[in-house]
Amino acid sequence: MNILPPTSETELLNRAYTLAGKTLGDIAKLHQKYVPTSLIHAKGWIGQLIEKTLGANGSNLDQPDFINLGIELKTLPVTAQGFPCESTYICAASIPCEDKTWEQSRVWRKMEKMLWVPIESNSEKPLLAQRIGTPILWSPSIRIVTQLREDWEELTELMTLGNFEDLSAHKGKYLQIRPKAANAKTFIQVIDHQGQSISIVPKGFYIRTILTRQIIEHHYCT
DNA sequence: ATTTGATCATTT
DNA sequence: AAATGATCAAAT
Repeated sequence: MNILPPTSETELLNRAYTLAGKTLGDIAKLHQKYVPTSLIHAKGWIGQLIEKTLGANGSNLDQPDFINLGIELKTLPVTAQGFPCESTYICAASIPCEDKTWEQSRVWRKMEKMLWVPIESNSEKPLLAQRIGTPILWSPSIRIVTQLREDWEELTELMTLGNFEDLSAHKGKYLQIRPKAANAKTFIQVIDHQGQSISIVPKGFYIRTILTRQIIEHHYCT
């Protein structure tokens, strides 16, 4: 079953809202999709299921999932109380950074407008019994954009200058840099602060749960 | 071989 | 328990 991309934001939202309250089992049944027994060997399964259901068309391009709408789709695992369980991957960090400014950055292009689909996936609930929450169409407020830009600039500067020893997941209030690779033996060559070529594990930008928690809370309070 | 989708598993 | 560091599969 192939679902055409939504042609407007409204159409996307209407589709998304129909998912609220359904279980992953309900959705998987529609697509007769292969269902893994666990996410250990299928970590992207939920995200791909929701993408397919909503008709995402950005697939493997370095663009938002809904290219024509400029909207990035993210599933977000949350506890029964609505708190995010995990950080959220945004994009790979090219080193050295090719994006000259925050406004041109891949992080910003993906975060300018996002559709969050919460998945209640606490405890040891069976995968197919996990329930989809009310989707949230979100754009960061000025306050959050300012902080994101600050984080991005700090992290990008460290990578640009080659200060990889100072670069760690501890940096950044909302945005952080973490490994993003098949495993810890995957390397890329970069130039360090002394001009030496060194090997490091590829990195990616992630956003912390302190930000996604605000997104959820704000949505339910306004 | 890379980029997408992320969560798993160990450390703090 | 929460955060960091490591890892897995599909699609191209």
